[in-house]
Amino acid sequence: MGITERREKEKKEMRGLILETAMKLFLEEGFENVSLRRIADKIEYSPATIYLYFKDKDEILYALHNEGFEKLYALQQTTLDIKDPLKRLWKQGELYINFGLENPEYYNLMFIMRSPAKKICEENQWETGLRSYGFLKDNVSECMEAGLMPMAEVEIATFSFWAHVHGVVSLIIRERCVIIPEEFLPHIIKGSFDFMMEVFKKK
Amino acid sequence: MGITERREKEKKEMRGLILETAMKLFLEEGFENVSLRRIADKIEYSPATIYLYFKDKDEILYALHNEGFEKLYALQQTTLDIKDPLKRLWKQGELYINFGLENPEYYNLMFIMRSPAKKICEENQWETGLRSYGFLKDNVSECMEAGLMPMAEVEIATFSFWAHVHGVVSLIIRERCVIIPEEFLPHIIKGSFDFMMEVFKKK
DNA sequence: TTAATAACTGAACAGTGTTTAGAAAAGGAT
DNA sequence: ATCCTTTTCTAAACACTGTTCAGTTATTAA
Repeated sequence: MGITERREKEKKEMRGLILETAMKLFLEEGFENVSLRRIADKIEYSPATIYLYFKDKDEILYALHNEGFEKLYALQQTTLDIKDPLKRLWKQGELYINFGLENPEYYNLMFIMRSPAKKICEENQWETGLRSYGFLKDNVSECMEAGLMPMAEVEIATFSFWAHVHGVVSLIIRERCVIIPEEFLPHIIKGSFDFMMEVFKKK
Repeated sequence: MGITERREKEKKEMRGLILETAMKLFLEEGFENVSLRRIADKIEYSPATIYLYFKDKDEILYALHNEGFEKLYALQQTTLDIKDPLKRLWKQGELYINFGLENPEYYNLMFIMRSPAKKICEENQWETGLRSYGFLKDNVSECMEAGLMPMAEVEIATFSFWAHVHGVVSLIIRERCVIIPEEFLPHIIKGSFDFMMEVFKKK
C-alpha cells in the first residue's frame, strides 16, 4: 500500500515542520514569547491543525527535549577518540558546559523546564537522558578501574560531576551570575570546573 | 500626622496580606496553578486592587524572592557557632541543600525562575542574594587563611561550591533524578556532597 | 459522478495579566 | 450634618493564552 505509506511520510514531514518552526521561534525569541498561535501563523496553518499532529503543547516540548539529547549525545561521542579516560571525562565536562551555554533553550528543555519532565515521568521515557547519563557513568567507572581516580561509588562520583556542571550552566543561563563581569566568566567557569575536578585525580 | 502614618501602615499590611496569600497558594498548588485572579479571590478583593500595591506580577515574585533570601540568610547565621571554618562550610552546604529541597517554591524563585531575575537585573538589586553569597565566600576564605584547605582563588572555590549544591538541588526539584529510587536519594546527595568536599580538604 | 475518508479551520470556551473609567468610601473644612 | 476632596476599590474591557469541536474543504475509492 504505497498510499498509506506516503501519508505517513507526509504526517512526519508536517510534524517536522512544526517542530522546526517552534524551535526556531524559541531560539529567536525565548520560550516565554512563543505561543501555539504564533507557531501556527508562521507555518500558515490554523492553531487547531497543530492538534492533529501533537496531543498538546507539552508534546512539542517533549519532542524538542529529545532532539536536544540527540545533539548532546552526538557531542559526547566525539570524545571517544581520547584514549585516557580521565582526560576524556575532563573533555566531557567542558563539552557539557559549552553545550548548555551555547544552547540555552535546548538546555532549558532538557534539564530545567517542568512541562517536558512531566510528560516523561508520566510515560516513563527517560531513554535519551539515561543514555547520556550512562555514557558519563561508564567513563567515570573506567577512570576508577584504571586506577586514575580515587575509588568511590560510581553512582555518587557521576552524580557529583553532573551536579557541578549542571550547577554552573543553570546558574549562568538563569542569570544568577550577572554580577560577575562577562569577561571574567570564562575564567571562573574553567577555574571552578578544574577546581572540582581535583577530586577525580589520584592523590 | 498620625493619619498618613496609619495609612502607610495599612498599605504595608495589605502588601503583606497579598504576599502571604500568594505564597500560601504557591506552596499549596505550585506556581503554574496560581493566577492573580485566584490570589485576589482568596483575599476577597478585585484583581485590579492588587495593582494598587504591586506594579505587576513580577513585583510580587520579586518580593517573595527576597523573603526566601531572608530565610536562607537566617539559616546561614545558625552555623556561626561552629568554630572550625571547614566544618562550618560543610554545615552550610548541607543546610543549603536541605533548604532547597524543603522549600522548592522559594528556591525556584531565588535561583531558577526567570521573571524575578529580570526585575533584579533591571533594577540592580541583588543585595539579599549577594549577602548570602558573601557570607559563603567569607567562610571559604577563612578556611584558606587558616590553612585548612588548599590555596585557590576564593571566587573560584566559592563558585565551585555553590555550583555543586545548586546543581544537586535544582536537578532534584526539577525532577531530573526520578529514576533514582527515593530511598537512595539521601545517600546519593550526602555522598556526592562529601565527594565534592574532598577538594576542600588539605592533602 | 458519488460516497467515504482525511485534512483542515472558524469560532468559541475558559483561562491569563493588565488597564481604565467610574463607583464607593473616608477625611477635612465649613 | 453638609459639601468637597482625596483615597480606595472594582466592573468591564483588552489582548492575549491553550484547547475543543462542529462544520467546511480537499483527497481518495468505488
